[in-house]
Amino acid sequence: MKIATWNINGIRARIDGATKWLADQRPDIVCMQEIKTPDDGFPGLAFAELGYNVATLGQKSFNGVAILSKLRFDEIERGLPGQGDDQSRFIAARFSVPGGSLRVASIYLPNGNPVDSDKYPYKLNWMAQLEAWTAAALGLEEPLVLAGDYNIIPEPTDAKNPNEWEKDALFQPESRGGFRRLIHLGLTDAIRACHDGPGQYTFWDYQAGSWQKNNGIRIDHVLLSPQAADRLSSATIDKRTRGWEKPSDHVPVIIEMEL
DNA sequence: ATGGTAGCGGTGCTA
Repeated sequence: MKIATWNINGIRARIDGATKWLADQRPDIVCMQEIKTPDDGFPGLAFAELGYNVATLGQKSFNGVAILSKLRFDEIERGLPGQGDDQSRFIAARFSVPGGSLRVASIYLPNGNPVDSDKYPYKLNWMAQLEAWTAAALGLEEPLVLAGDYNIIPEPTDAKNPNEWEKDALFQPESRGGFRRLIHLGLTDAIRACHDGPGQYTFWDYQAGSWQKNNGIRIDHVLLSPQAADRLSSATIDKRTRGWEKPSDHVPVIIEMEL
């Protein structure tokens, strides 16, 4: 079972790269973020031709999340409980797998910048709601995969130049503390588990030659329940896509599980 | 210290 997450930064601008990548990697399930379109603008046909079922929680211009799956959707949950529906940032699905259920959530956690605006408390509140949802989901004691753009740099080793991020919402103590609270519920950070060390970046800004200088950060994460972590066989960051024509500023993170 | 790029949508916001 191959599960991926990719902040696509506008699916309509990225459809060629996205279909090329899917045909190459053939993941079973893909979590997407920042599709930046309402549901009816999502290019479902292009993905259906590649054998994928599609569930979206879209939004005009901003945000928007989706799950693509070769497996049939048994259940779809749109929106994070306790949040309004003005920002589309959470969609979760349940699938039938041998021996029971698999749950997968596609998460687009708020950016939170600037820190002195109301966007920052919105981010922290959103994280608290995600923590509550996750605690309840973990109670089911099933394989659970929380994948997406968390907009959090967990540790200094997750940035090429951590000092550049000191005043940024992505690296504030409260943001990082919220991420640790999530982990301490019993989740495993798949990339950390498979590649402990610096340089595992998933995002390079479009500006100031960040990609050319490898000035990246790790903010796209795949977190696993114990039942999912026990089956984890690999976790990889597919950096190749950042060098493609018209790239997203994020690259895919892919895990493989023995399911 | 500033400005550097990209998507959406048709201007300025978000990142």
